Amino acid sequence: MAIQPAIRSVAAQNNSAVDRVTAEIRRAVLTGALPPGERFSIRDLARQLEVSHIPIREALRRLEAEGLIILRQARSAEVASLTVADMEAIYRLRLRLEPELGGRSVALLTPEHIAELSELLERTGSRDPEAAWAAHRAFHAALVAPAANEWDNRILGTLWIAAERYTHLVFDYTNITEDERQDRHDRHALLLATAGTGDARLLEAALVQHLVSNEGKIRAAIQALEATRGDSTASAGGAI
Amino acid sequence: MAIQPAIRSVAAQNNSAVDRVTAEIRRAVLTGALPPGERFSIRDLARQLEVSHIPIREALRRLEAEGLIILRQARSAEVASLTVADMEAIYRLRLRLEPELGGRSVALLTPEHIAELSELLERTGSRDPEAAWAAHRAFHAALVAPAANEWDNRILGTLWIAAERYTHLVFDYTNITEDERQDRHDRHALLLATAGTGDARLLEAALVQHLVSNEGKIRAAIQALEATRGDSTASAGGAI
DNA sequence: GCTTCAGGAATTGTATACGATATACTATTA
DNA sequence: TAATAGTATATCGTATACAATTCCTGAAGC
Repeated sequence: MAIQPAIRSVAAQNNSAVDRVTAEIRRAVLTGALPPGERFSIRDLARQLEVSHIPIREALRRLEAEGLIILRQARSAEVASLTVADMEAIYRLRLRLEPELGGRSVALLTPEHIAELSELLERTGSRDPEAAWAAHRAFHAALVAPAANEWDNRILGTLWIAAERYTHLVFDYTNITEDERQDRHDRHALLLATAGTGDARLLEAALVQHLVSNEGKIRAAIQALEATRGDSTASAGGAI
Repeated sequence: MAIQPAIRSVAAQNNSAVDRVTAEIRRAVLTGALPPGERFSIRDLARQLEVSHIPIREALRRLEAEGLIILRQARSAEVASLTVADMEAIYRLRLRLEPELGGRSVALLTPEHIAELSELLERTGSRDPEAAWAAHRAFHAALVAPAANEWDNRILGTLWIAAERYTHLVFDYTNITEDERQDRHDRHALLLATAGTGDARLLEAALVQHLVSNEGKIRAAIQALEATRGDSTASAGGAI
């Protein structure tokens, strides 16, 4: 399983190797380049990313805290599996936090915020899948940013990353029809428009609907996946 | 600033050095042996804990993800400061998640759960401060455990740790009057009794009140601290 | 044919060593 | 006297090297 270094990584370069490889491995897990349940050698990964295994280990500790990687004593590192139960847990938490926070943000939104949201929305349609995903992440973050504090960002950030693994199952920017692209754009444009009304309750409701709808799509996709490959592999705790 | 190895660490021994030093450093931060805002040398810490700096760095990456430690490129590691804003953010999130989860747990509580909660409640009064704190943590965890999934535990666990730094400001098991000890016991006994009624709404309300009350006590304690030491040091972002 | 056990190969976990970077102090100049 | 530049020191970040544990393969026994 080779992880090809992303071109984007040049832009996202922080100074330290730990930061770079953290971003690199996280991206690999999100896109599925490192598939769910996969076990991999830390040394191999170090060779591929052209660093020693020390920064890799540090990066994996962070990703372990994010729930993406499982590390056990003297065993190969493991990519956390995807399960329906896991997905439901993540969305339940997002539903509990994100709409309420979005609602509180509405009153604090400045024209600058709206402008930024518009720009991010457009960049969501970028040719470069990586840029499109980044814009999508930033859009949701910007929607709650005015009311969000450091802890909100820490907790929701973790949930967004965890959720994105599942979103990748149902939405593939590299292989997408124009209708799908348009639908996705419209759904987010609706959130932006709702935010612009200044009605907190309205955005709350819109975010709830957005999340519930996404969760439903993901559940359907997972069940379809399980059906196509039979019950044999799915038996292990519902992992896909 | 010397961190004295806890006797307890023998009991909490996991195999790996990373696990051991993670627990050790976390304990030092929670108790204030490593004070808020303190900058410390990773190498010094390594010498004190009698390991190399490699497992220390990995442990710090985890604690960084928990919001306890701040790591910046080529700088000394730093203990995250305590601020009123930070505390409020943590309690807001707990209030958003914990009562609702507790409410859902009520219907799932078995007699075994109740028995465990009773035992933990008693152990909260242990002579050993470390054991008392562990029991307190376990009590709150057990109160929501029946309905909690892995992600709930991950998120709430982080918030509990973060909150405990503030709780230590207002409650010191090593230096406590009998009245304070009794009051604390009663307040948790009330939660247990409420859970026993089987009324979800009642426990929700009790948990809300518990958290709001604690937050108020902590806020008062912080303001008292700031008052005693004057405004000079408190000016830096409200850090204490 | 299936399970159990043993030995070797591979992988992980930690320590030591070295190079890179930020901070602090001192000397110099305006 | 205050500000600034330069140097010196301390600390971090990464690579290499070695010990401990796990995993896999193969053979023997039931």
